[in-house]
Parts: sequence; structure tokens; C-alpha cells
Amino acid sequence: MRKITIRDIAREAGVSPSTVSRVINNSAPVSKELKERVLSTIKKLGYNPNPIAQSLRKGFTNTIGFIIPDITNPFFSLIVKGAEEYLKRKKMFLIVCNSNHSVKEEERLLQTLMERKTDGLLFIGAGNRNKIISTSLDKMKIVFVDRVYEKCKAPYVVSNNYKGMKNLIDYLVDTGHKSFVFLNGEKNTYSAKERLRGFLDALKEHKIEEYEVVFGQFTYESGFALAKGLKKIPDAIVCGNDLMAYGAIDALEERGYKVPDDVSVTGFDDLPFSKHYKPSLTTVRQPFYEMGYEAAKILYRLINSKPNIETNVVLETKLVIRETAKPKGGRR
Amino acid sequence: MRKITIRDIAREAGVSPSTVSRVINNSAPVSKELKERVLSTIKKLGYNPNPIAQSLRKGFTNTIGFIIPDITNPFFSLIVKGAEEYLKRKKMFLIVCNSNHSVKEEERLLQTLMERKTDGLLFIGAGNRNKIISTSLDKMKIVFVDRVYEKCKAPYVVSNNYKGMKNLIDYLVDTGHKSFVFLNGEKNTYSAKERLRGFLDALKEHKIEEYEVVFGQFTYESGFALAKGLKKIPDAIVCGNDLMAYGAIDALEERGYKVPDDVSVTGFDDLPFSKHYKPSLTTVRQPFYEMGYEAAKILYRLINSKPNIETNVVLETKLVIRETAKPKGGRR
DNA sequence: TTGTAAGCGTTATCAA
DNA sequence: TTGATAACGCTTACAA
Repeated sequence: MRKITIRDIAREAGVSPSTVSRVINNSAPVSKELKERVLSTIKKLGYNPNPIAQSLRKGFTNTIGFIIPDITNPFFSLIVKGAEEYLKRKKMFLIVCNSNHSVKEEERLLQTLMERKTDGLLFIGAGNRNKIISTSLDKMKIVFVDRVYEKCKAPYVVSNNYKGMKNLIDYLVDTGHKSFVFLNGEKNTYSAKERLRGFLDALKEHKIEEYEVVFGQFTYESGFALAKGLKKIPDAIVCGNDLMAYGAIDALEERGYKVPDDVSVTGFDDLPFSKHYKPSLTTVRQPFYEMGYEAAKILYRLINSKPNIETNVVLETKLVIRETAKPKGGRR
Repeated sequence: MRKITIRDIAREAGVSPSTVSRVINNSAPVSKELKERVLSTIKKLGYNPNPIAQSLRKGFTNTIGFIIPDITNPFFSLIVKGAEEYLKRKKMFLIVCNSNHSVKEEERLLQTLMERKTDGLLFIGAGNRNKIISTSLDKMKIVFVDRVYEKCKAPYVVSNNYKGMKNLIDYLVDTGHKSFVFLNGEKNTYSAKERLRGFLDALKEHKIEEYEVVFGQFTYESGFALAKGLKKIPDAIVCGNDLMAYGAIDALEERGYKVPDDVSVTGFDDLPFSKHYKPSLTTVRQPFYEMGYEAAKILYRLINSKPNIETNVVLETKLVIRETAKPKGGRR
């Protein structure tokens, strides 16, 4: 019960291995007669080409890697789903790798994917201190998703964090909020920086000077801890993402504050769950699925050197008004 | 800037390629002197063996696949994390694949992983109608996780769904619940069947005959829809998993029922979020992380034909009592 | 202990 | 249009 090879097919069909290869790959004209004979013996013997041998010879693998910081965060896995959808159609194989928020692990994965001659990479970085990512760019096509490395010129797909945050703050100011705290995520992260920029610009425009910015991580636990430690409770607590908002709300309620009556809390992402959270979360929707889909598309076109319409994509976000932010009246 | 091969190292170090190979793999004795020379030139030229060539020659890939039904469900991704942890230590590469609840997609992935000579597979099936999984067992080591295929004799790691559910029902009966509805997940799924068995056995023991069982899917949406359609509201609504419970609670509240005052609702899994849900969820904790870790361990030992302590593992669950179930008094 | 050479299963080049 | 042959980069008999 040995594995069937191209030679078996050749022998059985009475042709040379090269002819079989040509039929499989449509890489050169083969007479109709031989083609049919080859095709039918392939079917008869149930032959499948060995992808490893193909890769060794061809130098590519029909494989895309996707490195994400946290497989358990729905935000990332929903992006993956979008990429998956596109690549499935293109018959590419997607390998999902979890760096677990560790730059070191991320470097290890990057290394492995390069050695294995992955054709391209979709990349959501764990921070901005990855040392080998720049050198990787020469060896592999990479598209950055959600988080951009300012240091390296490379295609990216992100959402408009700046504008998303700005619109949110505009809304909060319009509804009477006068003092703010921003519980932000990882300081070095692109998205955290962009959101901060939006936050600060908006406040400046509205001439609001009563605010504070704190950095933590994009997790429930971090949101909880930061909100626990807050000295002064402002009108609105703006969180780096939805998970942090969940954490902050729980912490505030433990401290005896009612959300949104005593303090408004907002998120960023609009995870599917945020609609069902109690109280339901006022937040900014990011187009996860589309982000993954677009990034995969760009990467695919890059790999196959098709002209790309646009390799730097900024997708728009949408303000989602729900219950955790409530108009503040004559307070203070 | 060509890629460095084993031949380059051999030439530079003044030895044969086989010697270099021997040094890399420790596959045969090499004199101390040559060994050092080889090692230092490897370092000097920054050489890494080509894993594809190695795989072609050796017939294995140091790669494990993990097929899961839904990458966005934390339950599955937490299991993956456990497996990841173990395999990282063993220097194995883990490929996560998402079947998206589709048996067809699952078959496609299985096929691909086999062709690519993945050394082993961790498998959480999307249903029980996969046609090629049995034949795959000859070609690849497979460990079933969370869901067993009764049809095929293969190692598995599951949690004790039966006992977990039975204990839950015992608790509900003890706290005065007298009528039940079970909103279960996919009918053909191992875990759904086991939980149902526990449910029915417990009720029988307590001589309770007022109950109903409905099947849906293990998703929020399904829980919501099933609860919406319920004719009679019982004392307790037992859900197939936590996500379904979230959906059911929302549906019930939309219908004007208070949880747990009017009706108790329970989940199964104890997702990290269930503690923070409002009201916090009474549920059954499954040891996700451990499930993944144990499964990876068994698979690894199987691949390297080390004696396995035990290849069929049933991990215990734990009843987690929180707010969504409330003692029912003299009702009805 | 070391080197030579064959082979893993393909595909690309060249000649016919 | 087809076939023989070399090569992709490595490991492993086998010979020395």
C-alpha cells in the first residue's frame, strides 16, 4: 500500500513523468489523447501530487500564514475569518498562528514561517519591537493588519482609529460630558496611538482640558484594574477596546458607581457580544471581517504580482450608540 | 543573495555535506574538531536547514494540525492554547484550521493536512458525518478532543459531560426546580448526546417527568431563537453551553421574564466571560486548557511511539454556582 | 570517523 | 508534442 507517485501514473498510462506533470499543471501543450489517458489513470489510481516535493521544486507552497496576538480575542479571530473566506476561494491554505501577545514568540513564528517558505504573511503584531520583521520583508510578502509598523514601508489594512475615536468624543461632548479618562491599551501599539491622537485632537477642538490618559493592555483584566485604581471619576471613561470597557464597568460597579447614571463608559471594536452586554455597550464598530478579507486580497495579488488597486487601505468605523453612555446634564 | 544550503557549509568548512548533516541531526558520531568547524561556519553564514527538503527526505514535518469548528468561540480557542503550550516546548509547529461548523470544509482541511504529511492531528469535529476521517486514521495519528466519534476507535480527550450535567440537574432539583427545558446543541454531536444522557438520567432518578428537550446549535443565536419559541416556561432552562444560555436569557428578558426570579437558566463550559455576565452564569466548568494540553501530550507520545499512560482521557467538570439559577420555593 | 552517491517526488530544461 | 535528465536541498546506505 505504498503511496502513489507521478512515476506510477506515468508507467500505467504509458507516458513519461514529464507528460503527467504537464497535464497536472497545464504547463505545456499535451495531445488530447495522452491527456485523457493520463487524467483517467490519475483518477483510477487516486493519485495526488505530493505538495512537499512540489514546494521543494517550485519554491512556493500555496500557503499563507496569519500571526495574531491572541486567538481567544474574538476581534482577531473575526479578522481571521474574513481572510479565510477569501483565501479558500483562491485555493490557498491558511495557517493561523498565535503569538500570545509575546514579541519573542512572534519572532519565532515568523522565523518558522519563512523557513517553511510560506508564500505570504498576514500580520497583527504584538508590539512594535519586533527585530526581524523588517528583514522578513525582503523574503516574504507581508500585509500588516489592524496595526501598522511605522518603521517599515509595507502594505497595510487598518480601520480609521483616529476618526472613529474623534467621532466618539464629539458625540460624548455633544451629550454633555465635560471630563474624561482614557483607559488605553498597549502604549506602543499603532491602534492605541491612533486612538489617543483622535482623543486628544477632539478634546482640543472642544477646548476641554479636564482629562487623563492611562495605558494598560487590551484585556478585560487590564480595564478592570485601571478602573479600580482611578482616583477621580470623570463624566466619561473612554476605553481602548470593548474588553477593557467590560472590565472597567465591572470595576466601577464594584466601587458603587452606576453605569451610565454616574459615569458613562465606552468601548472600541463592537464585538458581537457588546450588543448583548448589560448595559449594552456604546462603542465604535470596526469592520473586522472586511479587514481580513481585504488584507488577504491585497496579499494574494501581491504574491501573484497582479497590479494592486491600492495596497494601503483605511476602512471606516461607525459610532454605535447604546446604553453605557448617557447624556450628562448640569452635573458639576 | 542566494539561500545558503548544506553544500555551502560543507564547502566552507572543508567537509562533506553528510558530515554537516550528521552534526545538525546528531545522527552519527563526528570528531570534535570537525564538529566545531561545522558549527562555527553554520553560525558564520547564518545557515538554517530547509525544512521542506528535510520533510521530503525524512517523511515527516514536525507539524501538528488542529481542526476546530469555530475559531471565534473562546471555548475552542482556549483548548487550542493548551495544546499550543505543550507543543511549543516540544518544538512542534501547530497549525490551527477552522472548519466553520462545516463537515465539508473539515474534510477538505483533513485532506490537505494529510497530503502535506502533517505528523498528527488534534480534531474537534463539526458533526458526525465526516466520511474520510476513518480512512485518515490509517495515515495519520489523530486524537479526538471534546467530541468523540463513536464509529472509530481512536484516542480521545473529553470532559465528563455526562456527570457534569447530572450534577447540575441534581443541584437544580435540590434547590426546588420541578420542571425543565433542555435547549441542546447539535443533535449529532458527542457532547450534546452525553449531556442529554446526564440530563435524562438525573431526571429519572428524581422521578421528574415534566421536561422537554429541544435541539439547535451551540451558538448565541440558536439559544435566543429556541428560547423565543418556547411555549411553556419551566422552572429551569438548561442550555447546551454558555453561549446558548446568553442567548436564552436575552430572549427571556425580551419576553418579560426575569432571570433568575421567574426562571432559572444554566450554561455549560464556564467561559471566562460567564463570571462577568449579568446576571453571572450558573454553569459547569470544563477544563479547556487541560483538554488541549493533555490531547497534545497524548498525540506527541503516539507519534514518537512512546508508551502512553492512557490514551482515553475523561476529565472532570465542576459545578459553578452563580446567579442565574435561584432556589425555587412553593411555586406551582 | 568521513565521504560518495543515491534517492525523496516533483518540475524545468533541453533535445528530439 | 514528447521524453530523458538534471536539479530543488536534504539524509542515509554504503564504502573507505
